[in-house]
Parts: sequence; C-alpha cells; structure tokens
Amino acid sequence: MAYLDRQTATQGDGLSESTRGERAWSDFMALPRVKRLALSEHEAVFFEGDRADRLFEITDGAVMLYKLLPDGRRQVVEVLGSGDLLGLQASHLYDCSAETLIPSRLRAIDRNDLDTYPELQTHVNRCLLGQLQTMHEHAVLLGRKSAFERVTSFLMRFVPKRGAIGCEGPVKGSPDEKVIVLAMTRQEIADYLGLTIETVSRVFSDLRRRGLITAEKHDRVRILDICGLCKLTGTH
Amino acid sequence: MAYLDRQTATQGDGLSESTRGERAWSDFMALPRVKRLALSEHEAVFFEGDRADRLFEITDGAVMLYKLLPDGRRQVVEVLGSGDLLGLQASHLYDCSAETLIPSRLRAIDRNDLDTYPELQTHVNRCLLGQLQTMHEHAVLLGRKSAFERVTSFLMRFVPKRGAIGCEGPVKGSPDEKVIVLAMTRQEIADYLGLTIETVSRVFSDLRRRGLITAEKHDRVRILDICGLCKLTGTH
DNA sequence: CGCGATTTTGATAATGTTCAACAGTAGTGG
DNA sequence: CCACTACTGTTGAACATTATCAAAATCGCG
Repeated sequence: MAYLDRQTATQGDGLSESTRGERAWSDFMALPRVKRLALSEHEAVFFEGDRADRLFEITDGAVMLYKLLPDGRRQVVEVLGSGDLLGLQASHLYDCSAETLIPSRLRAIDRNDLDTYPELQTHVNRCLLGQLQTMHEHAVLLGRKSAFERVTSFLMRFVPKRGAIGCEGPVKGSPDEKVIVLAMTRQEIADYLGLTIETVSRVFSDLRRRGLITAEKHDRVRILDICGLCKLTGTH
Repeated sequence: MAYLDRQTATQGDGLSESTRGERAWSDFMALPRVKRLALSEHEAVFFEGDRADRLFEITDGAVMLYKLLPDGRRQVVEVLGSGDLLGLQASHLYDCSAETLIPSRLRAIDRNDLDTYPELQTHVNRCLLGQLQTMHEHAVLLGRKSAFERVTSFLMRFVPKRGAIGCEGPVKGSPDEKVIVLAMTRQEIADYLGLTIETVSRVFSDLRRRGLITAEKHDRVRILDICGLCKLTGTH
C-alpha cells in the first residue's frame, strides 16, 4: 500500500525559476521572489514535516495532498486544481505531502511575503474557505458513504453544474452524457476515497455493466447517464 | 439515525445580546454589532442552507458542525472549542449545521464587518488554517483507521502534549493517567468517527477490559495508561 | 422507587478487505 | 512489427470488520 516511497519520489522544488512581474487580477503575481515551477506528473512538491517556508499557487495542473500512517496506509486528503493554494500552514511545518497528478505549473511564494502584503489575505482567505467546505463534504463521504456512493460522488465531481442543489436534470432532448478525465490512477482514487484499489475497480466494473459509464481509457470515462449516476451518490 | 430533527431542535440565535465594546487581545471584541449569545447544551446555532450573514466566535463552550444526508445519516465534521470560529463561508449559505455540545457563550459578528476590518483577517486566517489541518488529520482517521484506532485517537485528542511528534512518554515515576471529559454522547462520538453507536460502545468496553481506561461517568473517562492508549491510535 | 433515555451486549448479516491469479496496456528492444 | 516485460487494472474466493437488529442493563432524574 505504501507504494510511494520518499526515496524513489522525485524531490520537488527548483525548476525553471523566474522573478519577473506580470500584470494580473491580483498583486499576487507582481510579488517579488515568486518562483515558477514546472513539474511533470507524479513529482513531489513538498513532504509532510518539511519546513513550510513557501506556499504555492497552482497556475495549471493538479496536485494531491496526502498523509501517510507509519505502516504505509495512505490517505489523499485533498485534490487541488488551477487557482488553488497549497502549503499554507498555521505551524512552520507542512502537515501533508504534496505531489502532482499531471504535469503542472506552480508559483512558489515566500511565506514571509504573505505578512508584508496584507491585500493577499483576502485571496488566501477565499481559497481556505473553499478548501474547508470541500473537506466537510469529503468527511461525509469518508465517514458515512458506501463504496458505491463514494465512487459515484467522485465521478460527479467532474461534471460541473450537475448534482448541485439547483440541478434540474439534463437539457431536454440532448443525451445526458459527458466524457471526463480522472487524471488519477486507481490507487490514488482508492486512497482518496478511503477504499482499496480492488473495491474501486469492482465499482467501476459494476457501473459499466449497469450501462451508466463506458471506459474510453483507464482514466477517461464516458458517463452515459449523469442523472442516473447522481442518484447513486447518496447526496440526493 | 436521524435523531436530530430540525423541528425539535431549538432554533438558535438571539439570546442575550449586547453591543458594548470591551478591551481585549484584538479589535474583534471592540467591533460594533457584536451580539453575545448564551446557549445551553444541544442548542442549534445555525442550520445548513441558512443565509450565512453572521459568523461566530466561541468564547466558552463547545460546538459541533455536522452534515446530514437525505436518508438521515449524519456526519459530525468538526468539533470546535473556545477561541474557534464558525459560520464563515465562501458562499452566502452555511455549508453545515452547528449545535452546542455543552452550555456555550458565543459572539456573533456581522459578516459585513469582516471586510471593513481587515485586521481581523489575520486572526480569521489562523483559525482557518488550524481547522484545515484538523480536517486533514480527521480525513486520515475516517478514511484509513480501524474502529479501535478511531476511538483511541479520539480519546488522545483530550490529552494535551501527548501523542504529538516530540512526545517522550510520561514523567518518570508518576502514573501515566488522566481524567478526560468527552462532553459528547455516544451517538455524537459515533457520528464524528464515522462509526455506529454500538461499535463505539464495544471499543470502550474492550478498552475497559484491557485496563487502559475506567469509566467515571459515561462522558468522564479515566485513562490509566496514556502511552498504551497512544500506541493503539495507528499514528505512532 | 420507577420511568424514559442512553448505553451495553449478543447474534447475525452485509460490506469491504485480503490474497491470489489473470488480463490488459504501454513501453522496449530485437 | 512483434515478442517480451513490467506495470496497472480486473476478477474471484475466503475472510475480517463493522453494521444491523434485538434485547438486556444502566443511568439520570423526578
């Protein structure tokens, strides 16, 4: 289960840095000491316990945060995408490890710059609130949902504007379909959903047999009946 | 399982308000429009889906945040204590319901006051970061720990300075004991740990049989061997 | 003391895990 | 271009853990 080994994982950090300012929606990008990192897939950004003297904004790509138990069990605690922040800590150490899921571009911000640029706080705050709310939903998934509900909830995350409170079903006449790219291996999905790889695989197979999805590739799934899938999430 | 019913729960809000300023460690308390609430145990503060136009700081007491699934399953997502904030949202609706565990005093702050007092942001930020980190740990508990590990981890939360990274065991010679007050019913503990009430009860009984704890009351537990308990949490 | 609520205990069932074998997929080199 | 290999994913069978259902015990409180 501890398939990720600190020894074998690529040490993150220090690719293609630049310090030039750039106009943007916030002062964020105009900050001094903003390094840019370009990481390929499955590269470490930082490790739990490292000194948290930098935080990161995902310009493009996807990063997972995970924690390991001493015996190797892993829990992926968050999956972050473009615009999200990671590495901001109350203490001076990272509480999670971070690793890219797909090739990603990050901006690294010196932690001290945060305090000197209070106008960033608002942006940081919005990100944290969003992350906290996502964690609340994920706690429900982990604590109270069945394997089926977990996997279907996971799949529904990739369908914007569906499954939310005001969802009124598909547009009439058009097929209720969508192709989604998971960008995660079965092991990563399992570790995110608090399941084993076998259980995840079985649920996928079952959804296929029921005609709710078809597999275009292992990490590319065509949902054939979004509404049908949504009804299995336990949330509605 | 849905033992908490919106109908029967006391509507929170509006007890003993006052607007007088008070000197304190931050400008928080000097804010205008700060209402004070005094709630008894098991009183609702707000409900998921309500308009989130106020946030709260716990002066004294304990509050739980929880979410319900349509079929009545409940997950307690956070347990908050003195100094913690609740009700701050990215959107304009509360994403969780909040209820006191014990008699509590809260300060209600108008949401708009947050933006006008940017110096609060730093304090808010610290709270959010702490809550996010706690949620990460809780995700590991819910996703990867056994019933035994969950309950023992829960008990260890009440023992400050033990079980952390730099814990060096008990002071030599003195007994490795502590009396803790859970302030939660079995049902609340179960809903917090993602278990059933029966499983929680069985683990408690087992810990008693093994001589690791004794029950002083249902929600008062004497831990007889803190180190021994800590080794069962899965974290060390 | 007695009633209602909460907790504990027991027996059984269901869900998900574990272990093992197999299949598909991608990448490598002849 | 195709075999070979390594890796990832799938499937099956037995097992373990936790949930469910039911009943007994204990607690809190008037």
